[in-house]
Amino acid sequence: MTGIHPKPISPEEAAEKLRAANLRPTRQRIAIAERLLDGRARHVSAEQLRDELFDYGQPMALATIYNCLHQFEEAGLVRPVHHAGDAVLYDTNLGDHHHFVDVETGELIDIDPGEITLPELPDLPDGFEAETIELTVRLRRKS
Amino acid sequence: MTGIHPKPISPEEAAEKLRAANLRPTRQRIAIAERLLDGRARHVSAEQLRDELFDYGQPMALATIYNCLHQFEEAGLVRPVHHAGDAVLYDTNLGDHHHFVDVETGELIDIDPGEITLPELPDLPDGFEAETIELTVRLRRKS
DNA sequence: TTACTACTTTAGAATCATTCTAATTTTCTT
DNA sequence: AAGAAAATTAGAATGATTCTAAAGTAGTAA
Repeated sequence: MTGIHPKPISPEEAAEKLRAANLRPTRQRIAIAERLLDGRARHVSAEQLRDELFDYGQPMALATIYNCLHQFEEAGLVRPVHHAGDAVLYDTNLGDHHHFVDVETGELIDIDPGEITLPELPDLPDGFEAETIELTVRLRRKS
Repeated sequence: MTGIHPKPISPEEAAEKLRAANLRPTRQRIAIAERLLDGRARHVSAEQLRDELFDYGQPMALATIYNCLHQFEEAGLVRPVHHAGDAVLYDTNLGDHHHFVDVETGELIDIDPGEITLPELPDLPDGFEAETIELTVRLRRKS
């Protein structure tokens, strides 16, 4: 059972998740949590999230969104992916998985974990520990 | 023989390589080629290269460096790596290989190709073809 | 509640990598 | 040597992200 569990989330649930992560359930963080922590696997940039929140009737400063995304990241609620276009995308799928990247658009597509077997970790340089392993397959639309 | 072949390169050789790649051997491109196409495996950012060229007595505009790096990239002389810090690094090692990234500094370290076996390509989404596969192991210095 | 303190949010300025623009210079071809 | 096409350049522009410092809000203790 490594799949995705779509499940809408209420403001109360969102607040609960935030408290569990030691984050004060502010209005802004709740709104973000409602959208990002509902179990759907998504990849959003700060700006995309801002637009989404705006449409949802919860406009907030971009700086706040960056702040929250960083806090969510530190709390392990969300994971940054740096491999796409210019903007960092935040991945709500915390399970072991990897990405296709459309080099044209920067869009990410999850690689089904069953589709790929990760190689063994190579010997690390002395004094380092591995934090994450990311496999990225860059794709180009066939002409 | 997949290793690295350090071999200093003269301006004439650099010009030759440029012509072979269908790039006019201008003073600036020659200076860059001398430094990047000598067979050493390196990872440089545009700014690092600018400083290096400056120190070498060949100062040039940052815009020129970006232009040249893009042309070198299109000509397949150099390969961009987007996984590190903020800046794109240009990799002079064109062979199949992967990277450790020091998450603190953004520095890249090549993973010895013998150290790792790439998994099979997963099934690609329809209408796409794979351009590159990158495996990145993010490292953190042990405390 | 009330008052307090610490934490948050915010607008806007600042930063940093990169790209663009338009003018000048250089290279290649005749 | 002359002209056309390509390259270089300074500096402005862009876009993502971070910073700043002021104003608002949440948790807490009385």
